[in-house]
Amino acid sequence: MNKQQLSRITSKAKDICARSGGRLTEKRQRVLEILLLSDTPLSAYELTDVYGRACAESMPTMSVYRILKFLEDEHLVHKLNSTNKYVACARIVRGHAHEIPQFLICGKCQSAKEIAIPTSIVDELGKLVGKAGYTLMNSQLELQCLCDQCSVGAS
Amino acid sequence: MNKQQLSRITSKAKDICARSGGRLTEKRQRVLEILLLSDTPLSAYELTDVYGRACAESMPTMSVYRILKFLEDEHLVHKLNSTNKYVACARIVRGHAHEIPQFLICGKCQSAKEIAIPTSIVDELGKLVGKAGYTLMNSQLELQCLCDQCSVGAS
DNA sequence: ATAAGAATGATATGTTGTATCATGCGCCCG
DNA sequence: CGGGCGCATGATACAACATATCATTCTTAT
Repeated sequence: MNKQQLSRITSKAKDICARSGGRLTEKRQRVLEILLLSDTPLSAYELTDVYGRACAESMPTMSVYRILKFLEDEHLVHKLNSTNKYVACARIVRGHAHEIPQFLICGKCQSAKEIAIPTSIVDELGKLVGKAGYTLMNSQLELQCLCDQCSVGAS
Repeated sequence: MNKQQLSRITSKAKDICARSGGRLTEKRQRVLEILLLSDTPLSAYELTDVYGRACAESMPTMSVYRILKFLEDEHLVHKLNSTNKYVACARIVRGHAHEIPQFLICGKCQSAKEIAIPTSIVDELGKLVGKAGYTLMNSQLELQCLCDQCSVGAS
C-alpha cells in the first residue's frame, strides 16, 4: 500500500467517523494506519509496541484498547476472536459496503484475508441453525487455513 | 443426564483413552463429568471452582488446564475460542464418530449446542477458500446465535 | 522392591482485557 | 476572548485466561 492509497483511505475513514458523530483523531488514525500496513493481524500489545517504535512518544495499552474499540464501533477494524488480534477492515480498503466479515487465517504465516461469503451459504447455515433451535445473530466466521504461499514453501 | 448415562459415557471415554495409550484417571473423569453435567460451557477457572465445591479437595488451575488439554487431545472436550470456555464433546454423548465440531452459542444464556454441518456446505466453503488462495485446514465454526428459549423469553 | 515414566502440585510469570479516576484538549457560547 | 463542557487520553490497578518449570506423588513393569 502506498502513501496515496493510505491517505485516500484515511480520508474516507474520517468521513465515516464524522457521519456517526465521532472524530478520527491523529492517534486513532495512526493506529488504523499501523493495522492497514501490517501483513498480519496484531494484538493490542503488539500494536502498543509498534506504535511506540513508529511514533516517538508511546501510548498506554489502555488507550490502544479504547482506540480499537472506537475503530471497531466504526467498522474500520475487526477483532479475530480465535487469535485475539485485530485487523483493518478490508472493505474500507476496497470501497465496499459493510457486511459481516469472514476471515481466512493462515496457521503458518498468520496472515488473515477478509472475504465475502455468498448469501446462499449464509442462508443455508441460517436454516440449519434454525432446525437446531437457534437463530443466527452474527456470522463472523474465522476459518483456520493454510495460504498458498505457505503450502508451496512446505512442499 | 442421569447416573446411568453418565457411567456409560465415562466407561466409553475410558476405552477411547486406553486405545490411544492414555488413562482416564479419577481427576480427569471428574473434570469430564463436570462438563457433561454443565448447562453451559465453563472456563478453566470456573471448572476449578466447581471442582473445588464438588470434590472436597480442590485442584490447582494449572492441573485443570493440563487435564483439559488431555481431554481435548482425546477429542472428549472442545474449546470454544470465541469465549475461552470448554464443553464436553456431544459426539461421545450421542455415540457418533468424531468430526470437526461446530457450535451454536446463545448470546443470552450462553448455552452451546454442538451440531453437524452437512458436507455440502463444508465443501462449498472449501471451494470458496480455495479461490481466495487458501486451503481449509479445520472448520470448527462458532456461530453467535440466540436460542429459542431466550427468543421467547425476550418477546 | 525398585526404577522409569506418567500424573499432579506448587510457584512464578506471561498475555489479554477491564475498571476507574485524573488530566488534557478542543470547541461552543456568552 | 475565556470559561466551562464534553470528548479523548493518561495512569494505575486489577481481573481473567494461559503457559513455563521444577518438585512431588502415583502407577506400572520388571
